[in-house]
Amino acid sequence: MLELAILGLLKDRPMHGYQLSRELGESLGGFWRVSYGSLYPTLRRLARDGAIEVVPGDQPSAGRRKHVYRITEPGERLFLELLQEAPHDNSTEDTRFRVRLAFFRYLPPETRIRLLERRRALLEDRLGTIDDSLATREPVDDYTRSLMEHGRSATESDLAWVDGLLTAERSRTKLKPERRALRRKEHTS
Amino acid sequence: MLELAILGLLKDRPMHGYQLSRELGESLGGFWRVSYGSLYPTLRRLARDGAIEVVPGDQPSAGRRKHVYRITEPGERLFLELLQEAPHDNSTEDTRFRVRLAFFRYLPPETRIRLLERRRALLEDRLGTIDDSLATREPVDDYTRSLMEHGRSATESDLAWVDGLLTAERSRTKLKPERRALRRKEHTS
DNA sequence: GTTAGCATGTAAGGAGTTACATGATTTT
DNA sequence: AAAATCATGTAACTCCTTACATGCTAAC
Repeated sequence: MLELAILGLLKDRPMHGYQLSRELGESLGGFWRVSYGSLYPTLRRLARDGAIEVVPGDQPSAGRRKHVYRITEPGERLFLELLQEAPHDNSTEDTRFRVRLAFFRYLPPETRIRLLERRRALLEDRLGTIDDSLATREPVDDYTRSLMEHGRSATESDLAWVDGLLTAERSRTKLKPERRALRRKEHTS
Repeated sequence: MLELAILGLLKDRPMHGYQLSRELGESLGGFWRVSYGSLYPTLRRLARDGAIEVVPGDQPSAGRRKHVYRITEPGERLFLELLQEAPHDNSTEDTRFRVRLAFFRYLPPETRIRLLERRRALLEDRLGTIDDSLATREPVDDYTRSLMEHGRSATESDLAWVDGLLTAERSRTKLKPERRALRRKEHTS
């Protein structure tokens, strides 16, 4: 997941590790914060494997040891692979989906729809599990019940959100498949 | 986190591994599902350390190798320690809080309030991070913006929920501290 | 010139995962 | 008697964390 996030951010512009760490925290809205103990080793590994490289001639002063990285061609391919990767464990999938969505602009519409539908199925499944629990196991205590009910409404809200994204995506691809570059930007400020 | 969940479930009644796995999935409403590859080794470790023990004489047929575990006295103490443990990483803290809340009934009201307030602070902090991101970084794409806005409203909903739990907790402790056992049950069905 | 923040890194370890392997019991 | 599900377990691995350590640069 970290590799995906690094490559995605570097696709936008070259950065060094410390910058990446801050961007990660901001762009995900505080839902995921990486430690330097995993960030720097991952950067080195990506550089060793040729997915990223140090931008040459970026040293303003002599003794400064700041490594500005940029993504390479093989890195771009790796990025697209990671972005479409099938879901792993259920526990980190929520964060994983957020990271993916943050880079949705780099995917073709069909792939976006496929990923959104996969997410939708997961949420539907979760909703079913919650409803089963609420229906069958009657003598739960107040805290567990509150937990389930809140989990249910949160999941429903997620589902409605994903449905909105799906609808927007489908109307865009169906109506104007030939002039997708012209899609409007709604924010004016 | 898995140790906490196992001990908490066994506090209710003795169970074997397979049952624990199912209860875990249900009681958390599909938000967390453990693999057997982590469940069984953890059970053995807890048994080795004396926090749980195999219930004697639970073998219905001869060759059945089903291990029913129950919690021990040291296990009860470990459970309470784990339940109050300070938060670790930000990434798993959401699930962690859900697990804690599922066992809130075993905590005294003051501790419950302390944990709820800690959770509240985390959510407030997250909300601030999101608002900062929305305010400063203007040229975000539509997906990232939608991600942030949905994240914001989800966090606000979480916050309102926690506030509700806090209010209920406080009114219960303040008004009737001497007859807490009599608190009403609101569900009729 | 010292404090605060920027910037990079390593070592050890935690907490889970997947993939595999096995056998008992129940259902069809 | 075959298939599904119950039930337990191991080995190798992934991905991330904490704690520590270092040095540069800007601000007061």
